[in-house]
Amino acid sequence: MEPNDTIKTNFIHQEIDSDLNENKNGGAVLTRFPPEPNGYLHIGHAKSICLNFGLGKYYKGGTNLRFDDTNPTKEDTEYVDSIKEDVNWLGFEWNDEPKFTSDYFEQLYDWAVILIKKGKAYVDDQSAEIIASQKGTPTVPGTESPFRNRSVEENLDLFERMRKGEFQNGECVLRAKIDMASSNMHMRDPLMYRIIHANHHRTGNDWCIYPMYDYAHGQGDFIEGITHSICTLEFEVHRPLYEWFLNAILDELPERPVATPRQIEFARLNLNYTVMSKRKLLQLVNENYVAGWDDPRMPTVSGLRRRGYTPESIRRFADEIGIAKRENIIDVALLEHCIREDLNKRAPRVYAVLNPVKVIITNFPEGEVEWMEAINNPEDETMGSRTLPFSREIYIERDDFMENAPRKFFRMDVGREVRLKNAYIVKCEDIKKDENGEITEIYCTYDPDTKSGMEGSKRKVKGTLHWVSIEHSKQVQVKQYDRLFMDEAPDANKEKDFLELLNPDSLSVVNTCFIEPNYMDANSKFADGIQRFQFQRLGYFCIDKASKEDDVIFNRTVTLKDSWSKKKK
RNA sequence: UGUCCCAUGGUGUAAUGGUAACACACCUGGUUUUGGUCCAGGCAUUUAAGGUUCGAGUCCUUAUGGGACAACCA
Repeated sequence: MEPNDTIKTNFIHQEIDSDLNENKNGGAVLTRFPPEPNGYLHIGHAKSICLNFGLGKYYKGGTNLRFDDTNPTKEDTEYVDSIKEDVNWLGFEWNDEPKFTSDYFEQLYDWAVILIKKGKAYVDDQSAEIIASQKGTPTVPGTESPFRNRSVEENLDLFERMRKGEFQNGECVLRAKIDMASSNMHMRDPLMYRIIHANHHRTGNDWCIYPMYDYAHGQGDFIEGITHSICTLEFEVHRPLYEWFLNAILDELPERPVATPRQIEFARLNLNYTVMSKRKLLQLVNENYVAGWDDPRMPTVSGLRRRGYTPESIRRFADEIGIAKRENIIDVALLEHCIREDLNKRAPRVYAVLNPVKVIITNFPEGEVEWMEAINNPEDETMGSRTLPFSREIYIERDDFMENAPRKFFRMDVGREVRLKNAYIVKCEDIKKDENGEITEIYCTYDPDTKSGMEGSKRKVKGTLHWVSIEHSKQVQVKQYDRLFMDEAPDANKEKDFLELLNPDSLSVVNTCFIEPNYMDANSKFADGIQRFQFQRLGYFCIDKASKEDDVIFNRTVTLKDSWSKKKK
């Protein structure tokens, strides 16, 4: 599926259509994705990326990637690089070169000077605490700063000296002069600039004053010619300020430009059993609860990638969940559905046994090997087939044998026949146990007339098992992942810290996995270079990037749907 | 005791004043050399009360419930 093969209509489409009908912005549509480079992208960002790039493509204007880098203390090029990689991997390309808000610092400074000259901004010498206390509360109006009515000349001089570095962090700020009694807290003389003596990842030490988000974002949109500036719901109350700054600058332009941006908000993604806040994800990484930003249990784009998710499945998910203004909590089962659906069609099937028990086929000649043909993917015959070796001693899954099994158990038991997929029908004759009662060997006989494809193989037997030839199999490591949190809403739990809700069994490492020797011949071709497989009857797995030639590690992406284990409960 | 936003099945999303639909989840049954896939079916929905209208999930009013907003973060 190409990005946006399917377009679901949503309210933002309708808003854009209506702008287009009024011939706003000269008929242009340009969107942007504006992350702050202070962390890795997660599935919530992926929703926004699919939305913005989807709209950009649909309306043929494209999408800018802009790094909102106005806070040097939190930002880093490591994040810039990972964000670019993730956006590309998801299948999107931005217009031209990536943009940076820091590219606009000079322009923003010039506009701030204009606002000062018009009496719309002033330098405030008070501390953060005092300014905060003068803000009032949502129900009590604020009080005006004693510095609010400084002369234009004094403000100009002070602002210039702020830029020159004559003041320490926190000594003064530039504020917009709006309305300290506004019912919208953001309009109570918001800060435009603060002093930060720190190294910026791009501008180094060129600046020691940095614009705040509210002053920078809309202007950045305007400079780039963005027509629709789409963000999440919490910025709704910022919109009047977004428009105030924009209009204040537009008023000073010789003529009104053709395109002016408009902010539209939508509800962010929440997933159950998942934390999505950057702060918490950072904490999981820093305090080593996970192995890094790309730990396969993380909801980050890089984590999902390493887990084995495909870009197509994530785009499909974004499409499925839709866009609206209502708060939502999406069931992770939907994300799992999307990856199963994709991998079912595209992942080659191979044989691997995770928890082996030895089976000896007593009437199969010792030392003989028979090569069985196996279809790589029953959903896609163009993926071809390969051969796998069958011999006297094989492994099957320990769970596939049960002594004195109930009728509904369609697997192996003494005296019962089962089919070994792509091989023969076998009958269990006996078992051997150790002193603890644990089964060590299972003895079967096979029926030579029931090889797959033969007339005799048409006999109906209840169960079909996967298997590997012990002698030929390769041993690999498998990492099985479960949800990181046990609580359905780890972000919202008020009694317990989210760390207390971590699932202690979210990772289990299996070192006893035996896989057929020819699995690399099974035609696992994914555009991103990641090798993904279905381990027959078990789930979808991919080769971890830390694998070495003689030390292969598989990550379990997701299990197959399993109506049998549900039934057992 | 403010301002703003939101309210459709278990979860999401659609229906643009004219038959409340789609997906996921869950439950049956069928097919199957994966207890997968696939196929057929089932379950279950407009927060409430008024109003406008021939007709309201949709427009208006009120109520109720939920959310956002008082970082020198974005």
